[in-house]
Amino acid sequence: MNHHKEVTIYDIAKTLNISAATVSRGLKDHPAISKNTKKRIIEAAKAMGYRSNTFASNLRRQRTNTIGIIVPRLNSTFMSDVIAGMEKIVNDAGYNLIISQSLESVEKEIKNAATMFNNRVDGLLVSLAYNTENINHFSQFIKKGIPLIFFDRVYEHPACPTIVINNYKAGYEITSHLIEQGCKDIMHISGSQLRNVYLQRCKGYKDALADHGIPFKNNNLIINNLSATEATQTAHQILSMPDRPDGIFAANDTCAVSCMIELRKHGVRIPDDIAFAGFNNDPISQIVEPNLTTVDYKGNEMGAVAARTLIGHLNGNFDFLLTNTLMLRHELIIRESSLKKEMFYEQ
Amino acid sequence: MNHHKEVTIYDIAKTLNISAATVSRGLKDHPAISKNTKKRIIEAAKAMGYRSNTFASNLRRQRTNTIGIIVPRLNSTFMSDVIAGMEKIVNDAGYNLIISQSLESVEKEIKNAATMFNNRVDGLLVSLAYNTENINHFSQFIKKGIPLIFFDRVYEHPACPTIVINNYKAGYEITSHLIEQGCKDIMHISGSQLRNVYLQRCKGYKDALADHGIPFKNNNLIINNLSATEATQTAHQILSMPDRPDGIFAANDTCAVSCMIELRKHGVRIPDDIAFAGFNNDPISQIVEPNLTTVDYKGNEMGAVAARTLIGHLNGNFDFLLTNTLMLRHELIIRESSLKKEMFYEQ
DNA sequence: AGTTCAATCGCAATCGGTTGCATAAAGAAA
DNA sequence: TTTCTTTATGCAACCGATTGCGATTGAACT
Repeated sequence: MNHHKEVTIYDIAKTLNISAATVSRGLKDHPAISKNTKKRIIEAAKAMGYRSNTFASNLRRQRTNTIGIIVPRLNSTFMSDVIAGMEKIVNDAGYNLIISQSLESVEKEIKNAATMFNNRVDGLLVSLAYNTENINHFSQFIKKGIPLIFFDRVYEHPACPTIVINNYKAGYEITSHLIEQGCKDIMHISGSQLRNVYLQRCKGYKDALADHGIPFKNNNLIINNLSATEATQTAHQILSMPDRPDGIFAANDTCAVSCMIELRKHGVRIPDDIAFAGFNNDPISQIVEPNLTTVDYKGNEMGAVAARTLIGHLNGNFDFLLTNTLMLRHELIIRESSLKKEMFYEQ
Repeated sequence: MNHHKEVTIYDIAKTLNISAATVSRGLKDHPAISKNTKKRIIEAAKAMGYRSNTFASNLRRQRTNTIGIIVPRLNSTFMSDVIAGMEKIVNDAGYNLIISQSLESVEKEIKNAATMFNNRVDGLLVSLAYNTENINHFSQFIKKGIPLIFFDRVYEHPACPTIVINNYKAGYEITSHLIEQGCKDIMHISGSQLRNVYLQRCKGYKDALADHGIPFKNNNLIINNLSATEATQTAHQILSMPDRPDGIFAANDTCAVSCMIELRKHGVRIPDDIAFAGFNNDPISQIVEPNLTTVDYKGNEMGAVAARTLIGHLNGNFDFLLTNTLMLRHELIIRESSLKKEMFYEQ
């Protein structure tokens, strides 16, 4: 029952008594085909229920019209937005999308890259897994001249444009905010320093301390995987500290929230004893009590920009090589978890 | 720089002085090729950096080896798990995946379906958008005999297997639980009754009431889109009711949480004044205070089962036609938001 | 009438695997 | 040695769209 035969350009050609070449050109709006013939072709195609065979076309043109995406996870509002943003641009440009998640593991990332390569994607958009140390698994793309663009969790490589926010500045701002609120002993919970996002936020944190004359203490920098589980462990670590910090800046909201909740369970008052700040503006940041101060940035935009850059390249627009890094804006969102001073009220 | 020419089976054939047909068969582990020749072919292929051209293969075999997925959104732990589950099965079976989100809109769902159709997916896995009323946009697949499987948010059609949980039973159980906790006036917040998941949970709710001798009140059934925004509005609606309910069962956690938070802001005590229950076991259900009673079910499993069913069909295994509906297990997770009785303590 | 030129359109090769059928080689049975 | 099977491999025709190049046609121009 599966084999209703598809109509091809040859069928259309036969019906109209013209050649398949003309049909092909007509369908593609080729200038050498007369207005009238084009109309007849298009009408016949519709009437006969023709649909182009992508594979024949791809085979002949040596292009797949497909773009690959590899992300750590799909289950965040942020990533979902990123992908929605990419989808729109990419579809409008007539490309298709293959999406896969590395689930934060290099091994899976390598497999995914191989799959993408074998599927001959025309270009690749990547946000790196937690523990990826090098991009050897992507070198096959670079060697073949297949455009590779990193976003958010990027890797600096002369051949690869990157789309990011100013993580350094955001880290600096949020730390400065905590200092302004009166914190003098601020802890930072960060993730793998292999990832630019965490490394830069951490640098911003350190520089903000320095610029405000606060010495950096090694004990105040904790690196974990930023999961809820490890955040809870970190909370216990903090509880057992002789002098607890009076402010905590966690590199993502999941970590901030779980840590904060655990501390509260053990009698720590937020923000009075410890002020809190996270990163990402996840929905949970507005649900947890007290609401979490955080940094917001637009996934939709980042996805759209990344996709546009890639498609620009595929169309032979090499401008972006000059601007190797595209930096998008972010916004500090101040909520109760960090408001120690009574003077700040919103009506 | 893009045009390092690819090595083909013809290149391998020439190198080994055999025919391309033999190379093709050797690579596919065809039984008619001798052990020795196979080894030589595989080694040569690796040495020469050969990669199969999917398009040539697809064109000839009239199959794409691609499976399409259409979901409402990607940004939930549940959907992310579902897709991870599908990915594993599907990759292991040698298929590729095209994923797209309808963003809860029929229009986008229709577009996505068209894209999938034009890409000639071998099969399709679908969870319907919020307001989809019919599946005309999928009839093209059914007509062509392309297997179509619905999961979670399904549509009953003789040609389409469905993968679900027992939403009716879950709704019944959670309502019964609220009743056992002493609730006598239970409200249910549900979503579009076009979607089985909400309709069935609602039926379970009604039947549980009836079986416990509690009359159903029309005012106690509220239908909204289950978003945070509308949940907050619903909260205000509840605040203005002359007799407020003493228990609320919301059809998802997002709605339950937002509604609960808004009520608390206005002095409603949870669970004492109003007991709360949600659905899905989202991460927020463990973050909100008090922790939310909810229903858990495994996305990974659902994804894997759906994918396995589809691939079974593609391989000509028609068994599943007998079992048109596959029902997976779920679990009631009781937390503080619904524990009115003091007798329940966990150490 | 003879030429020129632009507008249209067709021929046929090509992209790289796949597969039914024929063939060849090697071993088994007679 | 002859004949019948197996076992391995090659031939060549696909799959359907694309495109360089050449052919045709009719109109415009000398």
